[in-house]
Amino acid sequence: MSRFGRSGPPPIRDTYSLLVLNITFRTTADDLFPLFDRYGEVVDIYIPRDRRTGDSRGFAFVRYKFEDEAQKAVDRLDGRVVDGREIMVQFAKYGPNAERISKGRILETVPRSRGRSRSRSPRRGHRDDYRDRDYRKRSRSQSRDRNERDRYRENDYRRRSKSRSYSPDDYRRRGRDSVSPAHRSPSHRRSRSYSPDDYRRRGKHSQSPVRKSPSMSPVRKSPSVSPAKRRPSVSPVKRNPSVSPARRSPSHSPRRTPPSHEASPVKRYDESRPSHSPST
DNA sequence: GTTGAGCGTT
Repeated sequence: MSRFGRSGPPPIRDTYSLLVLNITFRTTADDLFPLFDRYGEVVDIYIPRDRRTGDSRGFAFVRYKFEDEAQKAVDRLDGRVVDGREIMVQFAKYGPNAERISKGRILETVPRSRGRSRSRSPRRGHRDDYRDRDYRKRSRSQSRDRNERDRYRENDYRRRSKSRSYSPDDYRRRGRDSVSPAHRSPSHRRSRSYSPDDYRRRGKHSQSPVRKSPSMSPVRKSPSVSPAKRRPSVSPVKRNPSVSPARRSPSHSPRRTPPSHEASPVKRYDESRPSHSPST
């Protein structure tokens, strides 16, 4: 639901949707708006979210009012590093230009370059490689399997339910008063859709939320342990063959498949006698 | 606190 005033979402047939991919999961429409608005008139920004977690799926839809502006945004913002991630901006297959869009590119826009439209952008060459593959056929997320979410369900998951407890006006009040971009909480996600008007009414002076989370600095990593401190996996006193690993964890070894003749200490037997007699 | 291909709405 696009809270575009009270008129609802703008007609897609009159807007040009851009698909923004590879954005961070924490990137919101507020971060994308000042980026896309500078290249044209952004009508609406929509970021699909997970219906369970409510988090961004990693891509967004930016609608422009004009095609040339959208095209310019694609050429300018495509490949741009946002929040540390290189985003991919391309025309969405959904919309008025869907019939002219092929893998995010307009076919009729380059009639003279139609024969060589393949290599018009040198900076997006390596990406087209894996995109032409069948990666798109597989599931969106392999890590988050549908079976796993059954155990999570909405039981002890994030209290996303209370997201609907607050009124949009209530968020808006404290949104421009004491809200901080660093305090981004799931509950602060006001709506699934975004309207540029909301961004303007909150004041564009807040367009400097460069520092979202101080602890999210990529250079915050520091070695806490030394490799020299690592001790051997087993103690020297436990190396006794009498204490087999099977004793410690009888059922911990999934691939425990004794052939029934290999468990014997035949090793010393091999050392006891020469592997092969050089003498006649 | 996490993940990373992919086309959208209470």
